[in-house]
Amino acid sequence: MLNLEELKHFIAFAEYGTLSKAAEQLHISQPTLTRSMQNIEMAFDVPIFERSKNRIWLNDTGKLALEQARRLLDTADDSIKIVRAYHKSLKTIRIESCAPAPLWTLIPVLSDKNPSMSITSELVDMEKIIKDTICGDTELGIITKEIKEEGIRINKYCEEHLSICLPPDHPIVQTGKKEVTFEDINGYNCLLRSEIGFWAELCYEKMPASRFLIQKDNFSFEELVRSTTLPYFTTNLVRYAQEPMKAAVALPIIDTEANVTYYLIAKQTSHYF
Amino acid sequence: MLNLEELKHFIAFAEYGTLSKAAEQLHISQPTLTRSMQNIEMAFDVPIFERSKNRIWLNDTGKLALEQARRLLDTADDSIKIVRAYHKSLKTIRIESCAPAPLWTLIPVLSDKNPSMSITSELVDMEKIIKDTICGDTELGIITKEIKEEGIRINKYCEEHLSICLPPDHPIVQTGKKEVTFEDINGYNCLLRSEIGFWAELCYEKMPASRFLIQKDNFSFEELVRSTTLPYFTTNLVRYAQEPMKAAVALPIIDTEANVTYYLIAKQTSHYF
DNA sequence: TATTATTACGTTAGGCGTAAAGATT
DNA sequence: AATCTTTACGCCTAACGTAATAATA
Repeated sequence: MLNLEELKHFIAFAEYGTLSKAAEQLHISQPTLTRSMQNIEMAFDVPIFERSKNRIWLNDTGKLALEQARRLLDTADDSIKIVRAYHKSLKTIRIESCAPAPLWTLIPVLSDKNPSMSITSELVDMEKIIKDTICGDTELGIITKEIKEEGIRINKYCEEHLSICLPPDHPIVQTGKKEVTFEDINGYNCLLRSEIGFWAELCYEKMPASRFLIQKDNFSFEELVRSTTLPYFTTNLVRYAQEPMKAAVALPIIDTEANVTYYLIAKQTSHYF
Repeated sequence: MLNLEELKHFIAFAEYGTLSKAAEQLHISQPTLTRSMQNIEMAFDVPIFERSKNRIWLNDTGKLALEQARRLLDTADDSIKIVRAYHKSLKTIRIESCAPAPLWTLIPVLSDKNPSMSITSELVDMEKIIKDTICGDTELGIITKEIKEEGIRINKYCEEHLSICLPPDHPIVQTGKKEVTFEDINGYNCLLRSEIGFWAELCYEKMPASRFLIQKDNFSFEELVRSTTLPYFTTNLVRYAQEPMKAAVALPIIDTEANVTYYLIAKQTSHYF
């Protein structure tokens, strides 16, 4: 019967050309390799080596055996990887959300309740979230509308309300308004964080006359927020690492699209909520 | 590192449900199986079993591991079969002939000259023989025409001359003819051996008015030859196990198609002739 | 002479089976 | 009580490394 360890020796021999070099590389003795080669030849039960008194090399059959050895070790590696990946997937709670804010509270709660599980999250559009939740490609979904679907449970999770932050001397603030619409602020260029899910699409759609300065990392964003007078967005769920420009005035945006309710969805059989 | 022997144990356990039963089937002790399962679990490095104090069973990951174990053992088996088959093919002289007679002398000579080789032969139509010889699917070919082909050597091997055997009181014999044409004998039903290569096609073509009583095995054929008065064919190369009906008269068939020369063909690099 | 494969040989680690323990049905 | 898994333990095989051998380039 073939032995995977010996097959590794076999491959090493084929790579390094002599038993001596292979033995050195494998940190084992030469006689051990001699025996491995003999055992492999016995397992295949056909001659795979040519030998002279102090030289050994592969014959044509041996070259084929080498291919097979490589294939076999590869599939062995694959097998282990597949099993480990599956195990990991069983130990992972996947979350797909249409916006980041709900994750800020959800992930800590989940990891607290399920200390043995690891958690992965991804920002995804709502159609895909629903589809993936139904087909089991994600354990949890977070969306902004109520749905009714066979085998899917749904729960209200939280609300998020968008505001725009403006410097005190901004024309809109000067008017004394306490709340605004997208229409009011359309045309003003704004700072915008990336990785904000559906909010980005919404801004593009509702403020076609504005340009947005996208900041990829949080740090740059917060730095800019403190050092410029550009408008930027915040919500009731946002907590900044450091307080933003104190003087800024946050005006709620009253469009319905700027005030969303998040819903958790999962398979009926799920026990994560 | 996975061990194929232990994977067999693993599969046996999965098949028989308990370590005890598997141990019994494998003719090893139960503790050995316990250890095998532990080693496999260590090799995969993820939990694949559920255990109670006196019960052990596969979890979901284990079921996947089982699939992988089966796959791995299958490919190991395959590998060995592939290597052995290749070795065997290196030790085999393949012959494709358009007729059986040349093989009767060729095979003994070849196996005498190449005692370590085994020989396989097959009756095949000439087009395929030529094609297979060129592409290396056969080591030797036997055909009835001279060909010129790059990289192919060709040698005259022997001749075969067809005769028809008739009972003494047969009308054709009564005419005193010493030789015949296919036309002369067309219409008479004849005994015909199967496995005679191109001869069969020739008979059908040249004697469309005759019907042929095909005999699959040699013994039946020779029995019939001795006990009936039906015409049958013979050639200069045919040697019957027992003498046929003594009184039968063999009349040579003079058509050119009934008198063939066999040629051996092989790759130029071949050393079999 | 240096390199290399193989054989010989002594030691040791590890694998197997028996026996025992612990637990379940 | 019977069945089953796991642990403990002792034996013994077999695998490994060292050293020696033999041959080649």
